[in-house]
Amino acid sequence: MDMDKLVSLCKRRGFLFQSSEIYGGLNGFWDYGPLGVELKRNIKEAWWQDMVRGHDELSTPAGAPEAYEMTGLDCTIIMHPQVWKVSGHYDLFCDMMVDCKETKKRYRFDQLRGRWVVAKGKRVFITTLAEAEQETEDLEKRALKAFNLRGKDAASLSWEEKSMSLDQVDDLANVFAPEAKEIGTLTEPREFNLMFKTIVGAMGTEEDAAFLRPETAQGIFVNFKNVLDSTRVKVPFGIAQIGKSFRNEITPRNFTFRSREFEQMEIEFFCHPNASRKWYEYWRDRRMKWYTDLGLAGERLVMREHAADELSHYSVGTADIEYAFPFLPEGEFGELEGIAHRGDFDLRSHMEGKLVKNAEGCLEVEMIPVEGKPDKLRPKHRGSGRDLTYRDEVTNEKFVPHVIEPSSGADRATLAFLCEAYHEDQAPDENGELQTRVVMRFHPRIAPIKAAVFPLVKKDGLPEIAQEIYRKLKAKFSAFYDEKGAVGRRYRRQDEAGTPYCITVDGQTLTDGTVTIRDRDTLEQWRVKVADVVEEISKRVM
RNA sequence: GCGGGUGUAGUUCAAUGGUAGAACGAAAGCUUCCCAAGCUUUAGGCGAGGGUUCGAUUCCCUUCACCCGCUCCA
Repeated sequence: MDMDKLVSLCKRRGFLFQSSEIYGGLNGFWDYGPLGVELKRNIKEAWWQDMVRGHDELSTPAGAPEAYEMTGLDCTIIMHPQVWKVSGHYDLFCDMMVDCKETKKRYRFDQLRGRWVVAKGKRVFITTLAEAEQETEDLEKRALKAFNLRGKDAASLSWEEKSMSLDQVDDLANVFAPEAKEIGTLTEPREFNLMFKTIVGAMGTEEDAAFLRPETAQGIFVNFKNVLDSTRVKVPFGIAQIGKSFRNEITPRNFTFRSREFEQMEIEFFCHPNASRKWYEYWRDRRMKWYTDLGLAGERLVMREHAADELSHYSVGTADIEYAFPFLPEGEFGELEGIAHRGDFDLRSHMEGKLVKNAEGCLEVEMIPVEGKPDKLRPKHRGSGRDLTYRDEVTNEKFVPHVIEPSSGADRATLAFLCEAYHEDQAPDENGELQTRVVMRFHPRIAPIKAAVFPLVKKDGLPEIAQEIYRKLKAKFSAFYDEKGAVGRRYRRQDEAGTPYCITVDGQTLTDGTVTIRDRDTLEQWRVKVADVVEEISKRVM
């Protein structure tokens, strides 16, 4: 499928527009038009219905270890800044970076390591990307390169002290970048704000800085105790939330795939540590099935389990549900949803403070020296100090629940459904000649318009009958009325909008009270009584 | 962020240093008993800013956006 065709159809028919288009657009921001908002809303509502509202907590779903409860939440986009410091986003999202003017590479200012060396009367800071074991070897190799020396001249290199990170170096003009051929090619360190910063309070100063959330998940964790105290839910249970998140993507690209303002559909599922692996597997399979049930059924949808070395530091398992978007190279997939086993990382963080992995591979609170007293340590980012442990009222066991996080992108799902739906096929025109037809084959549940109603011709009282049917349909779901032009043209317009059914009032309606229903995909038509139309359509689109 | 490319009507595309055209689409009307091209009429455009010039959509600069590659990706 040609992505350009889909993009222009989205614009032409009102699925997606560029944000602020009349001012030239804004990179990484997209608006949903009249059809797009219906599509996206249907996707979000299907998710909420299937995950939360329609969930049966009295019986054990297929594949689940036991019955469980589901509940919802809607929290603010701006939260206490400490939330992001403790979660790790603050440190990770506010990096200082340096660029190499020669190689166009970019490096984390605090992660690039190197060592001062003197040779030929010049003092240069040699940097390396090598792992710790190869660091000494690579530094020597790079130093020889910097001074244009041969291997046998290694003895003329006079190394200082030991290696250090680049952020302890004041003079970048004498730094030899990792892959450069010349000295002093690095720019001054620049801050990259991957979180959107804002000010709370009219007199806002830097102390009033706050952030737009980069994920909805943290709002669930910080409300964990509130939900427990207010709802009588018992572990295992899940809290679901749909909402906007914001990330200052370095390179927004590929239509809405990587947007700076986007919407997430997230579940944080809390369970006993002993059962967490089974729950992880349940949610992984359950979420995959959700997409296939809604029509992402082809080979373009895949589940990919992360390899051990790919996992976040706190995770014991992560799977991505990925889609082969047409704008990606052949064989590549883009992430729609990540299902992560997060252990007790999040709840523990909000109790104790920002966690990091220690030498033994265990999570512990990150400590830094107290200012003025270098031998005294304090937590880098302090937690809430609240007790977020859970007590099982039957066994009386106290534990920090483990978390399974199915985190889905609503805009990415919408884009995948759009890509999957786009089809061109051949349909006969009135002369019986085959013409190319563009049809959006949405699953009826997510189709923006469920049914369109036409009088075959605009006379003989047909419009009046059609309008009456239209009103009855509209009372239950989105429907569309059209009496203009040739009926074939009206069918084709609905095909492009992805409307699954078209109802046509014709001459026969006047004599036997039946109308035709036309199927978008098969073009087949059958007759039903006017009185049965609403039920006939309802059972097919719900 | 870097390099290359592209910006003309809702869409797809022309042309031009001197009044910007087409097709499809849209709207109104006629026609029409089932799958877009039967007729009539109408509306609508040079991404933005600056410069050169008597005059710029065209040449130059800046900027914004999109596409491709690199970079990045919680």
